[in-house]
Amino acid sequence: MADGTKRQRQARKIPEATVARLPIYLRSLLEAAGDGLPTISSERLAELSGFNAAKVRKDLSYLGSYGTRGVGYDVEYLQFQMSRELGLTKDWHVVIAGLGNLGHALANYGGFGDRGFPVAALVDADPRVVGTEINGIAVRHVDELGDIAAEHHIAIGIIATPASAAQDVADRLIAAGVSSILNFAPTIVSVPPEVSLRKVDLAVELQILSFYQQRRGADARTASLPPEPAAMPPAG
Amino acid sequence: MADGTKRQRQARKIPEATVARLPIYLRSLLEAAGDGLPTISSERLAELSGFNAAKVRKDLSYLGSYGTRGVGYDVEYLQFQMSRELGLTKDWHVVIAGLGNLGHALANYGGFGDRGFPVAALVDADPRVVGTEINGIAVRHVDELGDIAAEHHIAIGIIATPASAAQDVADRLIAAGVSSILNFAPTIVSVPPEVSLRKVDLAVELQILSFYQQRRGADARTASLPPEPAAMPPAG
DNA sequence: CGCCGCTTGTGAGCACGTGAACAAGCGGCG
DNA sequence: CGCCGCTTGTTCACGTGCTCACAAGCGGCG
Repeated sequence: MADGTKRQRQARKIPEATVARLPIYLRSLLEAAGDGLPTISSERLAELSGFNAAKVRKDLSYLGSYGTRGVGYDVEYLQFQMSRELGLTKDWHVVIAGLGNLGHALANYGGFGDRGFPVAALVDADPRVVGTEINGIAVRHVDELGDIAAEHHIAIGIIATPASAAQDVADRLIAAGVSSILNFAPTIVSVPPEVSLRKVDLAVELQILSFYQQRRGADARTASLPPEPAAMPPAG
Repeated sequence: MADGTKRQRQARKIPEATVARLPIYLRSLLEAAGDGLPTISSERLAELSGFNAAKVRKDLSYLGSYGTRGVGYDVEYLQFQMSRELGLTKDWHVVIAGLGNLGHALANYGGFGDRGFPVAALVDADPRVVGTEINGIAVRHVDELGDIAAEHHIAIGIIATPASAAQDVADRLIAAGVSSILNFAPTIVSVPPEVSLRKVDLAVELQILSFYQQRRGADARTASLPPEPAAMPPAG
């Protein structure tokens, strides 16, 4: 690269599809580091992460030229650069809203804190849940979200409420200054463009699997009853 | 309209991106049906599902010409056709492998059975967990997977084990005849091409959010005040 | 019975993501 | 000190997915 001043610039635009793969690469690098490897080739990294080598190289090139031709990528250094790019050099405090089955499990799940996303607060609207303690954290009322966000520098909100409450909770989170939301509720949540929103719907995942299973010719052994594919005219 | 060989629904190849949206449309249709609407336009359906009208129309066109110009789509009929295409006219029995925090929550989560995916069996490798009962279902040992799958016509396996056990469990599931797998373990799982695999990694989702939060100019020393809206986040 | 407004279904153009192929460049070896 | 094997970074071609725009077609109305 001839222009030297561009190095510090974060102006590179990284494609969304690549961003979604970076955490996988990072996880694979951790694995490689655990095995004590000093460097790793794109091909090996592709194996570990489940993609192909060309894609790996192209993705990594968006971060910068951190590899050495003929050798590979320095595991520790690439790990550091990728963590920095992903914003993982600091902890992001998380609030979980809604403590039904799923929210409860998420609150108990240690995997978040381990990976740099400590659960700093829990909120719910149900007075029977407010005041209880989960994994050492007291559940507070959702009305206190503003105070809670200020106290704990909350960056990310996780919505694990029923669908009917999701939009309201999202609005409250945003009002409290939260600008990244992970939505587990099975409903559409609208947010202003400056807020990042990702959604995870477990039932949707199963339905997608169901589609492909259906297509695989699942009429082999009729488990319960043979589905008659009726062909009616629309709105007869 | 000269119909000819129009009944060839299996021959249509539906793009993967469209398949991933079908469950969302279906959910939106349920909502519309709940409101008592007899028909729905692509524009209204787009609002409910969070996409745009053109995409909705093109997606629905892959299922067939089920709309009426000048009127819209018959809600009930489209709902039926879409359910059939997604294979939701029958129940798909699910086994959950691994009953730590997440698996436990999934087993207690009623949302699966409600949407046509009853949890038929639970397995774990830990002898302290085997024999306990969750939500009325006894936990059996993972070694019994073959018998269990035969007994219950298991179609879908959910992996909620630690990462280290995921591949082994996947292999056992496949050996038992399961051909659709939903993997929650934070690791790569390899499956033969005739098996469908989808993965959900909660920490990865948070890391993706972290990336965009980082990019938004997160010199978050001034966290009490709302941050300046910088452009370029992905919403949706 | 013909016209008109409304909505679908689809074809074309465009943006994005993917995969293959290859020149550039680094380290090691004789 | 020059050659050679190895791996990156990049370029190019392709396929997929998305958006736009509009003709086709349906129902209602005068």
